[in-house]
Amino acid sequence: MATEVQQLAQIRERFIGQWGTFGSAWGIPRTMAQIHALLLMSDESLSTDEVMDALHISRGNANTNLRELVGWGLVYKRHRRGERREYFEAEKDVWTIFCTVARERKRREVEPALNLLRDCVQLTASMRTKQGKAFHKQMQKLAEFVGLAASLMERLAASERSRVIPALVKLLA
Amino acid sequence: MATEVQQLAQIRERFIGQWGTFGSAWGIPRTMAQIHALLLMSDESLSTDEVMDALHISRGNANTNLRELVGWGLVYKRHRRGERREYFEAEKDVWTIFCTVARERKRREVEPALNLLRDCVQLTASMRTKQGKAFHKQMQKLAEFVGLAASLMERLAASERSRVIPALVKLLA
DNA sequence: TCGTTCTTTCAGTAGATTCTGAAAATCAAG
DNA sequence: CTTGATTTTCAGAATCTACTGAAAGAACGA
Repeated sequence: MATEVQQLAQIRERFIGQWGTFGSAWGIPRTMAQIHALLLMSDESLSTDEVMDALHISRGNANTNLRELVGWGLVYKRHRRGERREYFEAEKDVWTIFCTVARERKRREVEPALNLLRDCVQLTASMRTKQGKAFHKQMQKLAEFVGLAASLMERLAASERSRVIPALVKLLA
Repeated sequence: MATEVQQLAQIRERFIGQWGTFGSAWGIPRTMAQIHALLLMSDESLSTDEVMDALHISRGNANTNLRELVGWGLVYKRHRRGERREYFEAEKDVWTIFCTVARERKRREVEPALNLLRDCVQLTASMRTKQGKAFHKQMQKLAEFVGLAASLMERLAASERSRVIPALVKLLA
C-alpha cells in the first residue's frame, strides 16, 4: 500500500529530528547528529546531494559534517565503480558505534581534562597552607577517579561484546 | 610565603576556566560548570555574592545556575544561624558526584530518547516493505542497546563503590 | 504594618555556534 | 592542457544560547 511508505517517511523524519535534538544535548552539533541518523536508517550509501535534499541543508554544511562523521569513524566513504562522486555509509553495528564514540570522546575530551587535573595535582604538591593542601587533595581525588574511569572505558571499548556484556549484567544484577 | 597564595589563586583560576570549557563540550553551560568547579574547590560554603565576585558574573546568572546545580543534586543549600542569606556547598565525594550525574542524565536525556526509539519500533512492527522492515530492525537493535546501557548505568549508580569498582577492574583487566 | 535584605524572574542584548552559498581548489577523462 | 564534474573552504549571515541588569517578589525583623 502507498500508506506504508508515507508512514515510514513520517516516522523517519520524526526520528531524525529527535535524534538531532538528543545529540545537541550531548554536545554534538544538531546537523551532524541528523546526518548520522539519516545514514543509520539508509540501507544504501548516500551521496552529498542526497543528504542535502533529505535534510534541506546547504552543500557546505553537508560536506563539513559528513567529513566530521568520517573523522569520528562513524561513517565510511564508499565508491561505486564507474562513479566519480563519493557516497557515505554509516557503521550500523550498535556495539561498534558505542566503542568508537567512547574511544573518540576519551581521546578528544577526557584526556585533556585529565592532563589538566594532573597538572593541578603536581603544581600544588608541596603547598603547606590549609587551602593549598585541601585543593591538592580534592584534585588528587578527582584525577584518580577520572583516570580510572577513562581506563575502564578504554578497556571496555576494546573488549568483545559477547564476553563483556553478560559479565556486566551479572555483576550488576 | 605570599607567593603560595598567589600561585594557588592562579591554579584555581586555570582550573575553573578549563573545567568550564570541558563542561561545554559535554552540553553543560560554561558558567554552570565554572560555578561547580568553584564550589568544588571551596571548603566553606559560598553566598551568591561571593560566586558573582569570584567569577565576575551577574546576579541573575549566578542565581539561575546555582539553582540549576541544586536541581541536579550536585550542590546543597546551606544556612548559617543568624544569617538570612543562603550559602551553597558542592558535594565533594567523587563517586557520589558520578552517580548523581549518571542518574540525572539518564532521567533527563536517555529516557526520552529511549521512548522515541521504542515508539519507532512499535509503529513499524507490522511493516512489510523492505525499507520498513530494515528500519524496524535497526530501531530494534538501537532500542535494545540503549535500554540495556541505561539499565546498567542505573544499577551501577545504585551500587556501592567499594564493591563495584574492584569487580569492574578485575573484569576488564 | 513597614522597611530591609535577599531571591527570583525575564525582556533585551551580547556572544557563540552553526549554516549558507559562492568562489576556489581538486580531480579525472578526453 | 582543457573541460566539466565534484569537493572543499570560508567570509558573512542567520540562528541559537547564555548573560545582564533592573524590576518584581518573598521573607524576615522591628
